[in-house]
Amino acid sequence: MDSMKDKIIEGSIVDKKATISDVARLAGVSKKTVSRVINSEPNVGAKTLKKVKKVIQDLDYSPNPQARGLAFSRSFLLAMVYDNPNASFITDAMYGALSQCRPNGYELVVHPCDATQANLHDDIINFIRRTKIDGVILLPPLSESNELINKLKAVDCNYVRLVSIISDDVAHMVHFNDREAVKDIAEHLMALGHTEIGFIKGPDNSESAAERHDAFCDALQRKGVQLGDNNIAFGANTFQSGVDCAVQLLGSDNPPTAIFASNDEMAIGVMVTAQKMGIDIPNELTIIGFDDTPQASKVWPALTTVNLQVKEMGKLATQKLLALCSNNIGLAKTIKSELVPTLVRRQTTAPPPIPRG
Amino acid sequence: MDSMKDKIIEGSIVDKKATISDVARLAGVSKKTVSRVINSEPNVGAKTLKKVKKVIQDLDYSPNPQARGLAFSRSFLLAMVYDNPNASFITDAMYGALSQCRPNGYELVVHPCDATQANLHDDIINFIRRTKIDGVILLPPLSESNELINKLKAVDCNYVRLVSIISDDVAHMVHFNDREAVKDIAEHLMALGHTEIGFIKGPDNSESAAERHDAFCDALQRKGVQLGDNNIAFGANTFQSGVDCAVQLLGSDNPPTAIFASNDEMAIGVMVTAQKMGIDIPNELTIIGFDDTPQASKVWPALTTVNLQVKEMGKLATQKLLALCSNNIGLAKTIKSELVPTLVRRQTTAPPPIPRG
DNA sequence: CGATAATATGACACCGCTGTCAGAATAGGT
DNA sequence: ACCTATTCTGACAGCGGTGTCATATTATCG
Repeated sequence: MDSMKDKIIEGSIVDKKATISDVARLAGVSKKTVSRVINSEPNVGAKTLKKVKKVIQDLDYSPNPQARGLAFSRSFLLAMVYDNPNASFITDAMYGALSQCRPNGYELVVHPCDATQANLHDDIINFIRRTKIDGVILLPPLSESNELINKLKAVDCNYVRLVSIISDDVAHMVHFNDREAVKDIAEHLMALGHTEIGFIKGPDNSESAAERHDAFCDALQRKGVQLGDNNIAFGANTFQSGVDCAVQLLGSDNPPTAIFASNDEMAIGVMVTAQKMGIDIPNELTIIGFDDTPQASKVWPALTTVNLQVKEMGKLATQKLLALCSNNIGLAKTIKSELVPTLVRRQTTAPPPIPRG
Repeated sequence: MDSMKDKIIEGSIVDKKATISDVARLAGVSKKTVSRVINSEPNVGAKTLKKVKKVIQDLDYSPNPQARGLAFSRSFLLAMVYDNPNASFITDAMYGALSQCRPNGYELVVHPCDATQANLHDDIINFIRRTKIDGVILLPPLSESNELINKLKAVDCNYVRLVSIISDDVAHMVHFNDREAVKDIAEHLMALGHTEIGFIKGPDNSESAAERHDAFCDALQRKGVQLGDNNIAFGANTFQSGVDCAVQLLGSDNPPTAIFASNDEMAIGVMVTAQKMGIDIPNELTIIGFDDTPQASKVWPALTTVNLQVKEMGKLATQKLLALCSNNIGLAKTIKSELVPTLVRRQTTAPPPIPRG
C-alpha cells in the first residue's frame, strides 16, 4: 500500500525542470547517490541503482550542464575553429564531429574567423579563455599555423588539427594522405592504358598543390610514364582557370587522353570546355578531379574524383580531442590519425581511344 | 607607501584563471560589487568603478560562463538547428548569427539533423532540454513545421525561424520575400527588351517553387508579357535537370531569348548547354539564376542571380532571438523581419539579339 | 559467531557567480 | 549642523551539481 504512495506523489506536476534534489527526495536517497548514478560511478547498490534510475526516468530528469560544468571545471563544449572558405568542407567536418560529441554529452560551438584579420590568433585565444571551451578542432589552413598551436599550448587548451601535412604529433592531429590518393589516381589512369596524361596544378602558394604535383610525377615515373612539360598547366583552383588550362592542354599538337585536375572546380571547367570542343567524355577524354564537392556528382557525366573523407576526419579528430579532454593522451595517440582519401570512380574515366592510324 | 602594496601583490603570479574573488580582494571591494561592474549595473561609485575595472584589466579577468549561467539560470548559448542540405546556406546563416552572438556574450551551438529521421522533433526537444540552450534559430525547411513550433512552445523555448512563407508572428520569424525578388527579375528582363522568356521551375513538392512560378507569371503579365506553355520547363534543382530543360527550351521552334532558372545549379546547366550549342552568352541568350551560390560568381560569364541575403537573415534572426531571451518581445517585433533578396547583376544578361529578318 | 575488510551511503563544504536585503556613506534640504 | 532621502556597498544564501571523508551497512573468514 505504502509503496504506491511514492509512485503517485507529484507524478505529473514536475514538468519545468527537475533537479537532483527532486530525484534524491523521491528516491529516498541523498543527492550524492543520485550523482553517483548519473556519472556511472561504482559502489552503488543494485537496489538503489534501480530505484534511482526509475525516478530519473519518471521525472525525465537530466542534469544541469552549467552546474555540472561548474563543479567539474569543464564546459562540455568543444569548438570548431576555421578560416576555411569551403562551406561543404566545414559542414562535413561538423557533421563528423557531432557524431562523436553527442553520445559523450558534449556540444559543438562554431567559431569561424577571418584569415586576413590582424589579431586573428589573439581573437581565438580570447574566445577560448572567455568561453572555457574544453577543446578545439582546427581546420585547414588555420590548422597549419605553428604560431597558433604554440599559443594554444600556452593557455593549456586541448586541440586537434586537421592537416594535410604530416607531423609526428600524432595525439593532436588527423591528416589526409594526399600523396597516396594522388598515387591511386596515377595508377588508375595508367591501368586504363593512358600514357599521354595532362595535369593541372593548383595555385603556387599552396603547399598541398606542390605536394600533389610532386606525388603525381613520382607515381607516373615509377611506372615509366613521363609527365611532359607541355602536359602541365597551372590553374588557380577556379572553374575559369580550369577552362583556360583545358584550352591550353587540349589545343596542343599532341593532346593528352586523360587530365587530372587538382580540384573539382577546375576539373569541371575542363569538362565543360572539352564538351564545347565536341570531345566525348569519357571515351575521348578521361578526367579526374579532387575533393568530391557536391557538384562532382551532379555534373554530367558524373565526375570521377577523390573524396577527402572530411566527415571521417572530423569524427576521428573529435575522438582524439575527447580523449585529450579526459587526460587520456595514450588513447588519443592510438586513434587513427591518417586517412587515405578514396578515389570515387564515376563516369569520366575510360580507356584511351584507339589511336587512329 | 601602503597604497603601493596593493599594486605589487601577485602582480604576475595569477595566470591560469582569476576568479571574481581575486578581483574583489585586489580591488578591496566585495564580490558583489565586482559583479555589479561586470554586469554594468547602476549604483556603483565612480571611484570604485574605475578601481575595479583596472583590476579586471590587469588580471585579464573574465567571468566563468558556467558559474554565471548557473546563477542566472541561463546558458548563454544559442543553437542553430537545421536539416538543410545546402552547405553555403548554413555557413552563411551561422556567420550572420555569430556577428550578433559574440558582442552579446553568446555562443552558437550547431545542431544539424536528419529530416528523414522518425523522431526528429523529439530529438530536437531533447537536445534543448538537455543543453539548456537559451534559444534556437530554425533554418528551412525544418522551420516550416508548425508541429515542431508547437513543441518548442510547449517546452517554453525561445525560437526564431527563417522562412520563405509569410506569417504574422513577426517576433519569431524572418522571411525572404521571394515574390519581390522574382518580380525584380521579370522586370529586369523586360526592361532589357526580352519578350520571349523561358522559365525553369523547381521540383513540384517545393512550396517556394510554386511561389516563384506564380510570381514570375504574374509580374510578366502585369506588363503584358505572356509566359507560353512551351517556354516552361520542369527541373529538379540539379545541374543535370538544367541541362535537360535547356535542351528542351532552346531546341524549340521559337526559342526564348532569356531564361530564368529557379536556382543557380539549373542556370549553370543551361549555360553549359547553351555554350555547347554555340550560343553566345549573354548576347544571344540571357540567363538568370537564383540563390547566388559560390559557383555563380565563378562560372564564366559570371551568372546574374539573386542573393537571398542569408547572412543578413541570420543576423536579424539572432537579434530577435536575443531580444526574446531578454523577455523583450516588443523589441523582437520591431526588428526587421522581411528581407528582399537582391538581384546580383553580373554578366549573363543583355538585351535580346536583333531579330534577323 | 565475532573481528575485519570491503562496499554503500550521506553530510557538508565548495565550484564561481548573482539575488536579496540590510547597513553605511553620501547628498539634499532647512 | 541635523535629519531624511538617495546612493553605495557587503554579508549571506543560494543556483545545481560534485569531491571529501566519516559513518553505516554488508560480506568474508578464521
